[in-house]
Amino acid sequence: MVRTPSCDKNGLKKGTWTPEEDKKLVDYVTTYGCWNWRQLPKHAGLARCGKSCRLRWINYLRPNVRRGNFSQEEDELILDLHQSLGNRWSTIAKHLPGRTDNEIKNHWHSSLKNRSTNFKLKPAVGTNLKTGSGKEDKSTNGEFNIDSLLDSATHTILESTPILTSPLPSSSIISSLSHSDCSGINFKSFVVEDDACSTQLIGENSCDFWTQPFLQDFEGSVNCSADDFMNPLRELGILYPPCPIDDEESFWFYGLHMAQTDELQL
DNA sequence: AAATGAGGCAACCGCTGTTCC
DNA sequence: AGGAACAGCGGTTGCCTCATT
Repeated sequence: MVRTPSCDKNGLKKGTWTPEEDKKLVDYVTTYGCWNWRQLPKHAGLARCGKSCRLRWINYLRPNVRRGNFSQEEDELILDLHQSLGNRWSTIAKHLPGRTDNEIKNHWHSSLKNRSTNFKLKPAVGTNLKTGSGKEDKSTNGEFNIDSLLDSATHTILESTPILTSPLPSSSIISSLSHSDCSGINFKSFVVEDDACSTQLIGENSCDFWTQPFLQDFEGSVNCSADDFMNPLRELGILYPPCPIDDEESFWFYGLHMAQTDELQL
């Protein structure tokens, strides 16, 4: 589980992340975003490679990461998706909100692989994922229809829990942030805009699913303020990092990134 | 109580895809 | 067009925990 800390030939630290390192990374990403993973550790005061920071953020520190045991529903969905997609863990992960590809991959190898040999796709499940009925969802030629399954699978998870999402950031922002691994957090909104976290119930907009598990942490209150997110972090002493920009080149890239973010929000 | 082996999982490695110049 | 830089992905490793002997 935990690797012995060591340094590589460039003096960059490897192995287990310490709480201090976690705090630095969370500090930085929540405030400035991940505008460049390679530059990030330098500005965040971390002796890590960008890759390591990215992985740590995605798999562990990102606010919407769901931890804990996999439900039966999730297991069946993973088995379903793996049967059709193979080892495309990131694609599978997209249909399990809050779960990371790494976590699913580990879970597969540790728990599900043995089950998969006996797993028969539709007959084993016994019900149509989307409708919950016993009807089989067949394509016209009787073969498996991946689009149908993905659609159904997404509905299965999304319909199983009340879904909260934020009107801000927009789907385009989410898309942009997801693409750069800032999934689930609009750092500017959380830092600057008090009403950025107000939520609403939505239907089937899977574009927003990265935000859902995170916001579900606030379930019970349909509306939440940025403080709902900020206060726990403040208690940990997070969110007040020093200004990261100390050289002209990085300042330019950072400025460009922020300008692009502004453009997306307009 | 100590030794051992299996399972679980965080993290690393290296390859591939994408974007930019 | 092609090379460099970067991000993303999947395979693999290595250490810890816990059950078993």
